[in-house]
Amino acid sequence: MVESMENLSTKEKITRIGAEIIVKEGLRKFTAKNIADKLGITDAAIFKHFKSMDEIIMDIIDKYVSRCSQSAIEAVEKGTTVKEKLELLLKAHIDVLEETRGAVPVLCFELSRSEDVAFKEKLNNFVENYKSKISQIIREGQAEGSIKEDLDPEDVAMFFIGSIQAKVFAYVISGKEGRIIEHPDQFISIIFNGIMKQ
Amino acid sequence: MVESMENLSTKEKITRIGAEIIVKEGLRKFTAKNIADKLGITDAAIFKHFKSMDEIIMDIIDKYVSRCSQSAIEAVEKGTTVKEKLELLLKAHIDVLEETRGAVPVLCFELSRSEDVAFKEKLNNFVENYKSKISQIIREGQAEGSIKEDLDPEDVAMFFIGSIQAKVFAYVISGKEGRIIEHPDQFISIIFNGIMKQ
DNA sequence: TTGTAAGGTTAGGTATAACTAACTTTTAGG
DNA sequence: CCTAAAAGTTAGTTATACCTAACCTTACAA
Repeated sequence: MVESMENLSTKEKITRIGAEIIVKEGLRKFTAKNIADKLGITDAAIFKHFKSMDEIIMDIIDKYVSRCSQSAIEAVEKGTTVKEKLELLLKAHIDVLEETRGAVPVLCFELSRSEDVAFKEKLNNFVENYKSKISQIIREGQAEGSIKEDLDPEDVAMFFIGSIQAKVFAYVISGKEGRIIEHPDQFISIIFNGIMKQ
Repeated sequence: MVESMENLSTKEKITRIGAEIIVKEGLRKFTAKNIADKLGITDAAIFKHFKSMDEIIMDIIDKYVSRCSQSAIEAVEKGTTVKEKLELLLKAHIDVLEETRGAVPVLCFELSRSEDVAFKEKLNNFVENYKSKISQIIREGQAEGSIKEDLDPEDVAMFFIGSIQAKVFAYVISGKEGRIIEHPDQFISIIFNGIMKQ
């Protein structure tokens, strides 16, 4: 199911197979038995590694969020122009997205309406934090005149996040293997053309 | 929960409340008991109107798909320029989207990986059909020189669908009430700027 | 060698969802 | 007003998910 997993701990295998299931089969198939079957153990053994199924999901999200936030900080530091900052940020995000097989955007969508406060808070914090980082760069771009002034920075930020979400959606429904965003440069270019001046 | 439902049949109420639950609470809360509770009846009564829970979902999808496809045909007939055709098509899609509270894009996402062949087929047919309609207009635009030639029409079509998906995503995670796409004209304009020449 | 901890196992408890059967109530048409 | 169908009820059955308890097995450190 997931390539080169032999040398991983069972705990790590559980999170990876779990993420793969969420993307390929949906949350409703994210069950202890399904994971256990793919691992060749019993469902009860899962609970030797995690207290609950929710803890597995938390683990998957935490890894993504921390890596994504870290890359965003680095992009803002390294980029010299507004365009470059946004490019670096998007590219880093795409890298993390590919590595985690798109599991977190799927979870974002499917768990955002969960009554579970812990999930909601974690995901909302991530989206808000990420949104504020992007809209700050957008405002900078509007001040220097490279980005259209009539656009609402928050809307543009959501357009960025939404566009990545849309790519994951397209990937998920295509059922294809391989990369989620096949042509990152073309993707970034379409997004930019929508918001940059002339 | 849903405004002005008093004069509707129980069957219609079930599909409307069902759609509302899918969007606001997620598929995992789409249960006979949840719907029944909100309607003030028992779960067993649901099965007087529908053979199964899946049949309710089918009903929701069917209505959306047929109305969306119909509007697409009308948009192509009525629009004189390529830009106008795309505008009419998007506006009609947005109208249907608002009326159905965004349930179908959510279902598209959550059911696309279902092992259920009937769902998969219905949703894939819709996406493929819609995609081919849009990419045909895009090709027309590229021929007349109004749309960038270097863009792949199918990619652009998926960008359209994905952007609507993204708006539903933003709506869903915001937890807000009201319209899914608050500024349709600004939304359509961002999309167009990304693909039109200069 | 022996005891302990990690990581398995089987069996089962509890909750909940889908759906059904048998019954009652409501409603609308003749 | 009567009756039959529609639409509700209660009280299940069945299946499945999460999780626990009690029990094995093996590795390895004292």
